[in-house]
Amino acid sequence: MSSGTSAKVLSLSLNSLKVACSQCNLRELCLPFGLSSHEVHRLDSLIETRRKVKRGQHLYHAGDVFEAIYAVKTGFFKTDVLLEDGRDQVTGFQMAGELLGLDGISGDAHTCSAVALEDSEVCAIPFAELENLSSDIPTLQRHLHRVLSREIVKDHGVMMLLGSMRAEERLAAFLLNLSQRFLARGYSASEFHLRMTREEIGSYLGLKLETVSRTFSHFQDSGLISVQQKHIRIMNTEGLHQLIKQKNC
Amino acid sequence: MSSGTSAKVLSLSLNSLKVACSQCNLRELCLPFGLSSHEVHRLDSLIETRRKVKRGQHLYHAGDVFEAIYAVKTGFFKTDVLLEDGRDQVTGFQMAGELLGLDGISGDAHTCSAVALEDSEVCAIPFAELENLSSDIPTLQRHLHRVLSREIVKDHGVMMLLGSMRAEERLAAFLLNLSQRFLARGYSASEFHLRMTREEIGSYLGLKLETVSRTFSHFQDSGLISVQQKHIRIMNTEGLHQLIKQKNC
DNA sequence: CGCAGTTTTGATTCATCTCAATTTGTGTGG
DNA sequence: CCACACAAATTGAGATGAATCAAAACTGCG
Repeated sequence: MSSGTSAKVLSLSLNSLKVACSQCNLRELCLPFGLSSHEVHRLDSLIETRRKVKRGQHLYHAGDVFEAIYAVKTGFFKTDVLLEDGRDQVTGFQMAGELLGLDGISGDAHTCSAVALEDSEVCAIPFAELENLSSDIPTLQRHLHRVLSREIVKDHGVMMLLGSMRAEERLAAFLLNLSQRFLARGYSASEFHLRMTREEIGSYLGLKLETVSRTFSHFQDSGLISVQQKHIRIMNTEGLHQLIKQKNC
Repeated sequence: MSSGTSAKVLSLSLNSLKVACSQCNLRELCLPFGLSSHEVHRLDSLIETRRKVKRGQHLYHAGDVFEAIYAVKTGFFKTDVLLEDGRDQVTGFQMAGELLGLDGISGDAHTCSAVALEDSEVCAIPFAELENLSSDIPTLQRHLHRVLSREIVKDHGVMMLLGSMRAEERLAAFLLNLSQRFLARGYSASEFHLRMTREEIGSYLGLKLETVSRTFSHFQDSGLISVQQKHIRIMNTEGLHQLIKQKNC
């Protein structure tokens, strides 16, 4: 009995070093979604490294050799692309259970940079091995394709937002999107902490930081939200929704 | 000899009805890229239908059940998403050798609509069967992943454009992009016919049609291009490039 | 406690949108 | 084959939302 227990402790501690999708509370959000327990264990064996990334540090830079995609285990990231002339733009924010680096698959290098906005941990998933495994496990293959496609759909949503919405609509859509993602992770949908600066929000939404700040103040005056620096409380979700839905004049 | 010839004629005519990637002059641009001739023949067997789509007709609508992706064989398409409030936005233009419908993989339905901007032909590729085949053919699997990822990278480019470029820069980038894609297909890079209206260009670029028209006129006055309705001639490619590269003041 | 980075707020400017009129092109039917 | 009607494109004048420039207030970190 006691030897059994110590063996279990040992195996648990090894697992926690090695990472284990099968033990991960994000498995319903992340790559293992829909896999049988046997299949998840095969996925486990792929993932050799869990990597800690301190706030402000890069997980990878644009131009780095692409070898793996990353699943956010804890923390919060942004990805951004850099133009030749120095302009850069945030292309997305990633939280627990979301994947990073999918853009790198198309070539041999990452096309954007990933930066941790708070101390974070990721699981590195070597992509060549993931491809091999997904040939064997149809469910995994199917899921990988869905994940890639979902990224495309998400980007279309952002294009929509950037191309045809006004500042207020963009910010409302942004807040509602964050809210939903927090909810899906078991956090409050109505009260949360922004990990990014006004400038990063603006970059993502195609607005200047002053416009973001002004729009927040405006929302607060209208009683839609309450803002205190990075702390956001949504007071009227429906109101935010209506802001977006209402016909552009 | 004569019976051999007639057999060949028969097989060719069947192939042209059935479509054949192995015979297609787009195979270097399209899905068969990188496959051995044996593998291309296996891909052939997947593709049962070639479908003609008249100008103005839909290939599929947002909400249609997703069963296949489509490769453009000839012609020109646009894809667009529709918002609840009636606003819609063009998410892309597709020409020969490019794939349509990748956004549908994420769910069971297409998330955007595809419309032919001129009389066109597509090859329908049943996606479930493509997945099966790609489990068997690593090169095909790899290529499919690259295609999906390339779509993500392309969308990031559009997000960049919508989020941080001015009207002139957007239109210059658009023209240079079209120019390159025509060149890759053996057409002139400097002279081509726009298949889409100013309104569709504007929708794609997040601009109003009047702004597109004005910017075209402006480019013409600067000697960068010559415009006559839908006919475009690029006079100064480098000038267009510099327009984009120059720092946003 | 002080300093640097972040955020807020105000005044002004500018790019793009909006509204409107005109021209040009295209397709259809007599 | 031409004329008519409709769609698309051009151009102008004025309105407006967001950017820019600038200054002050707040926050959190060392």
